[in-house]
Amino acid sequence: MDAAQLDEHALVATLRGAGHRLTDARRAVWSALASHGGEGGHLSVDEIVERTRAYGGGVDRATAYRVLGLLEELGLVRASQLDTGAPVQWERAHPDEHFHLRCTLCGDVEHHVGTLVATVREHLEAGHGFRADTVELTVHGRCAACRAD
Amino acid sequence: MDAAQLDEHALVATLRGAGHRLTDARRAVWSALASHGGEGGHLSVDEIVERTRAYGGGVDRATAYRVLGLLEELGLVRASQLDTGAPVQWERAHPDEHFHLRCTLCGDVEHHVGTLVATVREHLEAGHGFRADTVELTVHGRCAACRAD
DNA sequence: CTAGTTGCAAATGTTTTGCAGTCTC
DNA sequence: GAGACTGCAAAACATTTGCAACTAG
Repeated sequence: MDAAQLDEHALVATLRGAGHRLTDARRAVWSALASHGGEGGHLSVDEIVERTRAYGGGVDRATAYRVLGLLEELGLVRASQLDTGAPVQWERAHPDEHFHLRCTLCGDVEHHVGTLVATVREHLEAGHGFRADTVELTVHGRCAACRAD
Repeated sequence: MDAAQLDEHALVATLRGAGHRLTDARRAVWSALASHGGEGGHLSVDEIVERTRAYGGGVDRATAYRVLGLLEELGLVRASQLDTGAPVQWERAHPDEHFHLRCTLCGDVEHHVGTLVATVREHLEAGHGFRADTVELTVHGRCAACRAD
């Protein structure tokens, strides 16, 4: 079983488990979001539609929105507003909590995996009575490469 | 000198310092964002326009966008996308770093002032070579009041 | 077969832009 | 008075929705 099949297995299992169907459009959107073979795993809806065309029969933009909404509900993908005003960016959900480092010069978005998000969550739970569901943390600044300039 | 005058002084000084003019529209937008006398200091552009009407000659929506863009550049105000898809919310810039706790049930947005944001900044600077300019942290969850239900 | 899905097109809502008139400095 | 600003109207975008045709189970 290769990576593509493993990928699809997660998709099928989750969809079926929630009583949804497996369709070409859903497969295509899910493939488009594969991190390997791509630039970085952060794609706008338009970029996702673009990629589905490469895989044969492309997916309509409206459908892409609907599919992404569903996959988000199922916890398979995650949306981030990396920049105010810019279209939302999508990525596959990741079991490791992470946040985004966005370089304002080169535009590169890096994933930073660490305990910080968990720390925030615990801090709020313990000291503030706030039950954190999702933690959205984006840091805008200059990456190591761009600082050198 | 009362609070309103102090408010306006900061506006005038910053505008002039950067070679910009003081106009009714800018004064009106700035007043609308005053935290005292308001619900919480998070206003959408439409709410800001709404408030300027109360102060006499209202400001046009397009102008409000332009003014807010300028004041953001000057560091006087700050934009937050509290909810994906919802209009951007504006508030006066705050010298104390803080982040937002948004309750998904009652919609309330709380400001949380603390050292967490500074911690993130230092962590990245020291260990990662990333120079953090702005840290955007929004936590979605349930506030203490709504948890009780 | 039947209900869940899709594509297309049109609607919605936010933010931006062009331009002529206005007002600050 | 000159150029920065504003209001108005129209444009540009992202996202959502209505509906008839399609298809997975």
